[in-house]
Amino acid sequence: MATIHDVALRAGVSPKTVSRVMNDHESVTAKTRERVREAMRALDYQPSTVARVLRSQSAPAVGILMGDPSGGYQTRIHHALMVACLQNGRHLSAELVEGDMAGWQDRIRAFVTEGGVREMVLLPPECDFAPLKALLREHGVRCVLISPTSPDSLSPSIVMDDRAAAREVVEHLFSLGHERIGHIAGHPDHAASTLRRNGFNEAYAAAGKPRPDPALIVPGDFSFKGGLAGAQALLDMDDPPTAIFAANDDMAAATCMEAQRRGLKLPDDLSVVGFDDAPIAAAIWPSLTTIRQPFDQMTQRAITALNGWSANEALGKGAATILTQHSLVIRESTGPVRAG
Amino acid sequence: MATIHDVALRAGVSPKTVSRVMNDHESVTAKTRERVREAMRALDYQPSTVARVLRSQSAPAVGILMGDPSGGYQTRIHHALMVACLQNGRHLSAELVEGDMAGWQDRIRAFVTEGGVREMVLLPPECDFAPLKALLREHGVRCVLISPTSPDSLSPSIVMDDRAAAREVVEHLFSLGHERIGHIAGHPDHAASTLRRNGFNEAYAAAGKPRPDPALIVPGDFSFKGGLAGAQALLDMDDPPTAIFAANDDMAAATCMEAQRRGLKLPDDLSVVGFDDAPIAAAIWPSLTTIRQPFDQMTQRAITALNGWSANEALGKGAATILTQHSLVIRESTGPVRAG
DNA sequence: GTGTCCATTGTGAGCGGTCACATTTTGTCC
DNA sequence: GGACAAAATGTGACCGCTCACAATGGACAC
Repeated sequence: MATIHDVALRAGVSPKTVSRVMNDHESVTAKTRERVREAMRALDYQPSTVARVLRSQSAPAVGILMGDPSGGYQTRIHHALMVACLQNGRHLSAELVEGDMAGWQDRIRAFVTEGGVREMVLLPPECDFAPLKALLREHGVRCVLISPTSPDSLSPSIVMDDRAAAREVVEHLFSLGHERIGHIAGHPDHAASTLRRNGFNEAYAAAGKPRPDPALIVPGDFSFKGGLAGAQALLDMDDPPTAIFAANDDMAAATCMEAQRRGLKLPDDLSVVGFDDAPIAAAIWPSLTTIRQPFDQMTQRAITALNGWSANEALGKGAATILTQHSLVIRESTGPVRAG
Repeated sequence: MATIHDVALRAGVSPKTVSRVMNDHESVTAKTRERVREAMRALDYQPSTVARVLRSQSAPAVGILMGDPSGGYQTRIHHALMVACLQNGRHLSAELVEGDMAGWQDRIRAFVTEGGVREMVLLPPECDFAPLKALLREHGVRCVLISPTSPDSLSPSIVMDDRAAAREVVEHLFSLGHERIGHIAGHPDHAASTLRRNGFNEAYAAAGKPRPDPALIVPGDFSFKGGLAGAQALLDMDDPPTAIFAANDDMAAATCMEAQRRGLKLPDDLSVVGFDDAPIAAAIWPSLTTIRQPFDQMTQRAITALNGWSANEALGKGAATILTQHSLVIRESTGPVRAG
């Protein structure tokens, strides 16, 4: 493995100049720069991240905290973040945080100081955990929040417009002729649940229709089981809805299952819409119409925010809220309302 | 942050002695050792991994390569591995490997040299990719293989007994009175598919029953859609099976869905068994009887193998095959065969 | 006492970079 | 051509730790 010295020797300059070239320092002659570049190429030189971290006390890594991945959400963000890091020449460093958070402070401290992590991406629910954010700030770690319940005045947030997305879902159903639309709400602790329900209601108002029957909104908890219960409640009604909008894909899948169990044909007898575009949405039959959370874009924006942090700081409080663009993915689970 | 010098100063010894204490070197007086330990405690000393890596050119991290996580398998191993690393005072370093593997050699090389990774855990399908293993060996990286198609003569493998597990599934169904059992096979490219099908057949032989009707074994591909097709084929038969054993949980879930769509009551009219104990197995209704892959144990063993590598080397070729213990998880999707 | 030996401890260098600062070059103007 | 500032480059130290080797001490035999 070639070191900076080898490169310097070959280019006939000092190591420091090589360092300057690597870090895009301004004051290097174009000629020298090219000579150094050439030497790097010739020696297939790869600067040692470790040495750099040791000296400069900061790594080019983006940290992320992970818990149990069974929900799927974290995993997808994690994957998207790895891709984003890769594209930005960064490295992703993950630390486990779950269950009994006993001694979590020490764990985080070690993660940050040992790994030299100076920047982190925080996911729900950690992105709303004030003590954690305070600890990180204390250690000079810059954070970007993904879908926090409420924006933070010190860290930029990457969010999607859950309310608008829910409205789009309902408008899509309206366009198919559905009037009685059921909604299985999300877990009451999640801010997104409220936003999605509000969007559901707003769509009626925006279309100049009367407020939907409150009985058509049933509670849920984002789980398959919760979705099953919600679907049962809705389909047991005397005047059941012709379409059901579940606050996430797991519950929507459960709804499909329950409907098929009752002998309903999808989407003829019932249209179902989910939210998230989780793997299950494309896997099951009928595949789910759903809202695609733009994970790629979210993580890309997160890295961009981190990259341009200094600019952000100059820009103001650094508390920007970055909105990402979701999209309605229409698949097989929605169709025109049955005539009659 | 306290450094080794601070500790040395406080303990009244040289930094080297502190280093010796940290690395459990033999030749340090008990008294000195205790004094150093005390100083470490007093200063809340955390040795710098970065410095250690730089100097000793090897990190205490275990590497893993990750691709698209949508299958769920990687994610679960990843999580289990993080837990295992945590318990063993190690750190997990993940690198993305997927899609167009153009330039994968450089990526891997960088991962290994930059990160100082000297040990890796290889998952399917990478664990069977010879060029990758050769490259890693070339760089002195020690590997542990998880569920490889065929064992490697140079790296220990952690496997589970797919065949025995499949046998247990069938025996469980036998014990419930099922005689006509369908099997939806896995993706033909996966070794596990064959093993599970063989186990399925073996169970009949072991029970002294005639070889099962070949028509009862239908092809699959581990996907939900493939499971749907397989279930349809089986349930469309003139003399349909009373139980279906799918080679993984996704296909089992699809089978449940298809059966319920046809108005069958589970498990009264049809018993269904999956394989893997994926999150979906516990999520759906009825929850799936399935084989639990012992991920915790597998990853724990992997780390143990890595920890005791030198011992292994002395022991022979280092090509141990470590068998882990699966278990049959009986849930709601299986029940006694319907009388008559 | 003093020479030998071994166990325990210390010394200085260096891993591969970057930092603050010193030094050299270069260009500009009179 | 010489004075001068500004730009370009080089110098050594140092980040925190571990390495090879040297040095210290005490126990023991003579």
